[in-house]
Parts: sequence; C-alpha cells; structure tokens
Amino acid sequence: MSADPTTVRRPRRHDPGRRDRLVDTTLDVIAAQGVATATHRAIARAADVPLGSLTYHFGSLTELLAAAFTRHVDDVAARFDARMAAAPDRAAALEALVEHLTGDLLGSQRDLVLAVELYVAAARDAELRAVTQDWMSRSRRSLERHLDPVTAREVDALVEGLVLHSALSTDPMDAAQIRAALLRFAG
Amino acid sequence: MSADPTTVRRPRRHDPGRRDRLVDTTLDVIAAQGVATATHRAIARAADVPLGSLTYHFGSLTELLAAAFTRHVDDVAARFDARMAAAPDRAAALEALVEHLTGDLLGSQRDLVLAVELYVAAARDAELRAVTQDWMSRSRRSLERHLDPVTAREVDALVEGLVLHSALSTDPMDAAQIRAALLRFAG
DNA sequence: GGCGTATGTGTACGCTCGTTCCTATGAGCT
DNA sequence: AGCTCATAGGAACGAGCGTACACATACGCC
Repeated sequence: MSADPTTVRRPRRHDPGRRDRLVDTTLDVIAAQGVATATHRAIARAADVPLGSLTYHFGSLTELLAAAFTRHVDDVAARFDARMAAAPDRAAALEALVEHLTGDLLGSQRDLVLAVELYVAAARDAELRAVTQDWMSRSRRSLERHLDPVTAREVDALVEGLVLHSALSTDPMDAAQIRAALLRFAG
Repeated sequence: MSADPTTVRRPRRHDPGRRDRLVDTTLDVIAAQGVATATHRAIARAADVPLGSLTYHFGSLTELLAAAFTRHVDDVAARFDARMAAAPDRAAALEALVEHLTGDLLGSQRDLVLAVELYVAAARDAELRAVTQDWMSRSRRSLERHLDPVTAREVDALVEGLVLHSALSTDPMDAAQIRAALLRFAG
C-alpha cells in the first residue's frame, strides 16, 4: 500500500447542471467564433469538460446546436414580448420596438452575431430552420398586439434587414436613423 | 508546316477557360449545398477536374470563394444598376426595384441562396465582408439615382430583410405583398 | 529540332473532425 | 453496509479536409 498516487485525479465528479452549462457555453462559442467553429472539442475546451461529456449529454452536435439556439430564441422572444405586452398603445409599442432593436439587439454584439449565425445555420439545417421560424412567428405575434397583421409582417422583415445591415455594414445606421426608418414605415 | 508569324495570334500563356469554369462551378456548389460544403474536393468533382488543379489556379480555398462571390455580386449589381439607370423617374425606379426583387432575386432560388450564404460567410471572413460591403454600396448608389440617400439606405435595409425573410420563411411574402411594402415605404 | 517554362495531374502528409467504446466513479436506494 | 446504474473520463477510429510537392505534358521561343 505504499502506492501514494502522485497522479492526482480531477476532483470533478458529479456535476449537476452540466448539461445546462454546456448549452450556455455553446452559445458563447458561437457568439465568439461562429457556428462553423462550434465543434465538440472547442465547446468541451471552453466548458472545461472532457470530450466524451458532450456526446453523453447530447446525441449529436446538431442536437446541441439546436438546444443552444432554442434557448437563445426563447430568451430574446420572451424579452421582446414582455416589451410589447407592457406597451399601452401603438405608439408606445413602436417606441418599445425601437428600444428593443437599438438597445437589446444592436447594443449587444453577442445577440447580433447569434442572430446572423442562426440565420445562416437555419438556411441549411431543417431542425434549425424550425427554430428560426418559431422566432419569426413569435415576433410577429408580439407585434400583432398593437399592429395589424400586414404591417406586423412588413415590420418584421424590416427588422431582420436592419439587424443584418447592422451586423455586416462598416457604416451601420445609428439609433436615430433606425428609429426614423421604423416610424416612417409604421408610424 | 511552320506557323506563319503574321497569322498566329499571340499565344495565351495563361488559358483562363478552366479558371473561369472553376469559379462558376464554385457558385453552383455553394448554391446547391452551402458554402460549408464547398471544399476543394467537392468543387473538383463537380467541375470534373483533378484536385491539384484547384490549388494551382487559386492559392487557397478562401481566394476561390472570394473570386466566386465577387463574380456573383458583379453580376447582380450590374443587372440592378442597369434597371435603375433605365428608369426615367422615381416611380419607375420603384417599380424596377420591385421587379428586380420579385423577378431576379426571389424568382431564382439560386440567387437567394447565394445571397444568404454570402451574408453568412461575410460575417466571419474579412475578405468576404469586403465583397458584401461593395455590394451594399453599389446597391445604394444605384438606388440614389432616383432616391435621396436617407431613403436609399432604408430601402436597402428593407430589401435585405425581405431577401432573408423569403429565404427562411415557410410562408414567404408574395410579389404583391413585397410591392406593397416597398411602395408603402418609399412610394 | 531542342529547351525552358507555364500549365496539368496524382499522391501523400498532417491535421481536425464527429462519434464510438471501454473503464472508472460515486450518489441514491434497499 | 453493499449494489446499481446514471454519469464522468479519456483514448481511439475512420473519414474528410487544405495543402504541398514531385512528376508529367504541352507549347512558345531560339
């Protein structure tokens, strides 16, 4: 019994909530480097867990990506709907929309990047496209609290364009310009 | 029979035929399967050339992708500017814009997919972002033939949103709805 | 003709990837 | 206590990737 282990095992046994943490870390990796670099190994490194842990908790990489994007969409859609629900009338709803766009979405490079990455990934993967469509329909439903369906749909498309424009342009529109565009359209 | 120097054209040291064909095939592969699957081997297979031919003509895969997207942007931007240049007034320009969107872009699944793929790739690659920005600025300049700069910029963002919306939605807007949205905005 | 160079071709290397598989551990149950 | 099985851990495999490189061919030029 003189075998005193110089090889210290990691004390990291039984980690409840690891699955949740992996989803969060996946979003971090996507936001930081893009969905193309969100590999099992990159996520495992970022979360400081062994590689096998990922395939244990998620049957495939696509399943993990879908879980991550779903969480993000739930988060953004809930925040947006809360804003719309709190607006007393149409004018307030439009201001809340501007606030959501310029504050929440465009103010956070993270949310912006995640949106574009989701757009891209959804273009090729049916499972992810369902997540995108869910986002679109929830967004439209929130808008329809104060806008007629036709306007809601058009505003939704304009918002998508503004997001893309802000993400890719070197000379993006500022908050005042975005406000002017939205009010001109639906005000 | 020796060649007569007066009738023999200057020999082409570099035959551009294959290089051009490779660029076209690259666009085909991207449109069909996405930029993520546009590998050297996939393009070589599609163009029916050996693998080494790609690295001979293009120093790297990114260089090839940039050449392909550049060609596509040149093509679309030229078509659009021709439409704008031919429009006699603002109203005709808006109709031409609607026609460009619903006819050229949205009518062709290929152009639609290529646009989204470029958006995505540009979000991560600086060289491709330059191509996207060139597209945006050319598009805006074409619009400014008949629209004031502020409106041109907003219309450009709306158009991007409509393209994305059409590419990803299961229930996309039809030509009449797109026309109504654009005219409502800028008409 | 012969030569030199631009162009074309096929193979191989080193790497990263998703996924599988076997072993180890410890928390909860009896 | 002892058992059991969900969880944790790490190594390995086969495939596909970008790229390098050595070798083949064609053709203008002398």
